[in-house]
Amino acid sequence: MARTVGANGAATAEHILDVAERLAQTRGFNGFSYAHIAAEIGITKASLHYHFPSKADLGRALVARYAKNFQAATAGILASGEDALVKLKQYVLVYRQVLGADRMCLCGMFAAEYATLPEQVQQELRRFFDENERWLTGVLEEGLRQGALQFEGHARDVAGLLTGALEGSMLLARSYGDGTRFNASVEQLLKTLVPRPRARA
Amino acid sequence: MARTVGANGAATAEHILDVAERLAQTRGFNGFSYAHIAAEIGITKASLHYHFPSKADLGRALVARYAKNFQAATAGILASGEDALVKLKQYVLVYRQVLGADRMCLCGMFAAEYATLPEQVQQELRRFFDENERWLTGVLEEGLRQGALQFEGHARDVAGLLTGALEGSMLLARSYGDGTRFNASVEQLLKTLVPRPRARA
DNA sequence: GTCTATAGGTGGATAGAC
DNA sequence: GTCTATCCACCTATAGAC
Repeated sequence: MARTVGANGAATAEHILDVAERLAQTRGFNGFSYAHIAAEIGITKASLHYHFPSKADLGRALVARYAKNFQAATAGILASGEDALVKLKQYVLVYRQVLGADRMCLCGMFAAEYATLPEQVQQELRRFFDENERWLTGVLEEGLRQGALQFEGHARDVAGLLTGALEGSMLLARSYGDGTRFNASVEQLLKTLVPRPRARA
Repeated sequence: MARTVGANGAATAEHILDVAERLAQTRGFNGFSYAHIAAEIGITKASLHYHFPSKADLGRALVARYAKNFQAATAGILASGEDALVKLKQYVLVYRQVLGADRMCLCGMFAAEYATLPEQVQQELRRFFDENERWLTGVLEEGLRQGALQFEGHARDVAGLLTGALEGSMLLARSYGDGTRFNASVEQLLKTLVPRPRARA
């Protein structure tokens, strides 16, 4: 609002975020610069500073937009009305698509660099994970009630495990350039949530 | 060998690695510099370059030493003769101690920055994860044979899930400055590997 | 909104004296 | 092995013209 001036005032800012997002997801917050973005867009560094005065501003905007889009996706899944296991698989698919573009989850990436991030970015980051685990906890509890899922212990702890496992599996799969690693880990994890007696192999 | 000259020739190099390791584990490869290390040790940047000519050399040495120490730990666990579940818990404890020092696993950290790493460091990194999953796979297969563990599917896939989940859980726990998050996720995961019928909650 | 120009700092790295 | 001195590339950020 404050800065959206002309007809396409926001368009450039979005373009900047698009490029910066990809760089951040592949190289990390400390692995890209205004110069990288400028070169790719065909604009000067000074112009970037007009849209995002400091890199902290840019980082905060990146996480905020990423979280907003993620939340839109999870809201859509919730509205699908499918059973909890299907919802979970759709949720995993969101991560899988990010990995398919040879990117790491923006927030998992930033979590690694957490200690070096501007405070505003750190706060925005935690909001993302809080929101995700809140959503997952809801789906897990629903699944338990419905009988669509099975697990011991608190739904919140399972949600934490899911988040950690998804982020970690992405991290490793990307290092190996092998998305099937991610698939295998996720399938292994989802097996444990499927409601049937599994005393033996 | 090549560079160990005087009586304490290797001592300084080790000291450098100690400081660099901590910086790398908390700030990432792109989050620390020769200047940081120099200031902390009380030596000049130029002297650091004597021991590690390029940052790529330093990075490779960091991962190599970290992997060596990790392997010594896993070898010790293997030699303990405990059953597979206990071995697994001891393995988790190695990660937990790293987190307890407010550090991320060096290799998980570098995995995030993978795309920006010198090639030699990338190679060394994959060797670490390969070795870890090889070890885990062995313990998992042993546990299945002994009846000390239970899981469906291939041991290698479970090993991949464990590695990913451990790294990811560390990543998130450190962002929250809350080691109990890690504990909760790991306990939740280990539950699924304990050999008793778990059809219901 | 975008540009040129530049400031002020830090990055990794080298030469050469001691 | 460690130092001083220095190089040059790159970083984030700002001033001011258009």
